[in-house]
Amino acid sequence: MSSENSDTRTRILKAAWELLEGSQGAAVRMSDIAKGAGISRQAVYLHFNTRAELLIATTRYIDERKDVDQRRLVPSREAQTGIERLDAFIEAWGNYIPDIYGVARALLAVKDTDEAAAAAWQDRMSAVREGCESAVRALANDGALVSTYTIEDATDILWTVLSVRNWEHFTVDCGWTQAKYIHTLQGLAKRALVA
Amino acid sequence: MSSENSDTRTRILKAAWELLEGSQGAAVRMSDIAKGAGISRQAVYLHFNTRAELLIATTRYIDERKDVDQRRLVPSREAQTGIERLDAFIEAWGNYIPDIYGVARALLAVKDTDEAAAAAWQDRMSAVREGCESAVRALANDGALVSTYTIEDATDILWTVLSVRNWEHFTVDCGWTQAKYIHTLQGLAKRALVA
DNA sequence: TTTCTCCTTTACACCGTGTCAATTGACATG
DNA sequence: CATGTCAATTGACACGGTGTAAAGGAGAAA
Repeated sequence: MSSENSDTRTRILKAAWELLEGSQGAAVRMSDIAKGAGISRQAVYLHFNTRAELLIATTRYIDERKDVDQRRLVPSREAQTGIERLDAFIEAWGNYIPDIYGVARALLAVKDTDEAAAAAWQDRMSAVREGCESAVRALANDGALVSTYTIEDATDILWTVLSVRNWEHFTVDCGWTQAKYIHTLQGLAKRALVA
Repeated sequence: MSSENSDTRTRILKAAWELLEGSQGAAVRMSDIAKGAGISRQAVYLHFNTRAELLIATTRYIDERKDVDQRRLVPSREAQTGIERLDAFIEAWGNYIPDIYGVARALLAVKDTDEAAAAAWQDRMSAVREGCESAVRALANDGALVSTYTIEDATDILWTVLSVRNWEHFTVDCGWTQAKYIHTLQGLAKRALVA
């Protein structure tokens, strides 16, 4: 409520984003964010009631800044075939993950204890699932979807394979570059889903 | 060191296991475990210096109880072909995940803040990776490994696809049964890796 | 000047982890 | 029997991080 667009509010969001982006593994506290925004810790609570709320707002802020909704998750208009749509979707979503990874990490960490955070994450991920589903449907319409799976199951598989945690696993635990991630996952998805 | 096999110690481990198994999402505190073991919270610290240490010991306890090392991760002797080994490995590891999931969840949660927990998890997961690698090598020896990937990359893919987080995603977020998980992942792995 | 808004400072409650000290009860051994 | 040891108990407390509460300051706008 109240002034949704105060300058300070934006500075807090920006600070949160930067800190979450930059802190490799280290926990980012409310006091860190306050310091980053150049205000007192308590002032942060004037704008966000809880840490989870701030994290959620930060994801929205990043989305706005990157205008994800139109450009990223909806398969590109130019894609003619289902396979092209699949490739385009993986590239778009896969290249968005690094942008949100810092916040996503923090959100995933509080998800277990915070109801609102869990809901927010679920909401965003179901948007991704819809992107997966439309890619799968495009394959099916081309008759290119492997007969092994229902549309549901194929969507679940694609959704899981493209999860943030898998991106983390490939890039952190396996040491893959972003380019390798994109290119390999495009190949993997095709092997898995295309007849 | 000292008395590794005190009765109380075992009761603590058992309580921890049960609570972590049973608590759906809810955090399990030291006091909960103490209560479960029928002793005071402080007494737990007589056996385990930190919560992370207790969690790590709990995974070892489960392993002993299920004797994982020989039976589970090493591909079964009966498997003749690489594909049989792959199927056997996925079935063995995949069916072990539910047993360790409770503890794994807790361990993954503290991994970010606790050095020792991170190391312990890494250690266990690299054992899984070795299982993946030997399955991949068995495929390669049969000439059944798809030519797209190096052994390294194929191993990384299998390792990631079979991660605990993916099991969680399939069973919790997608609502798959354990049987469906095993069967579908065997199929998926073959589509991904077999020529 | 008065008032409103935003922020500051200071202080504190709560929770979970981990530490510490004094004490008790059981049991073994001289 | 006296002694020592070991495991556990009770009670208290420090610490770190989140969130709440109250009182006051500084600037803009009426």
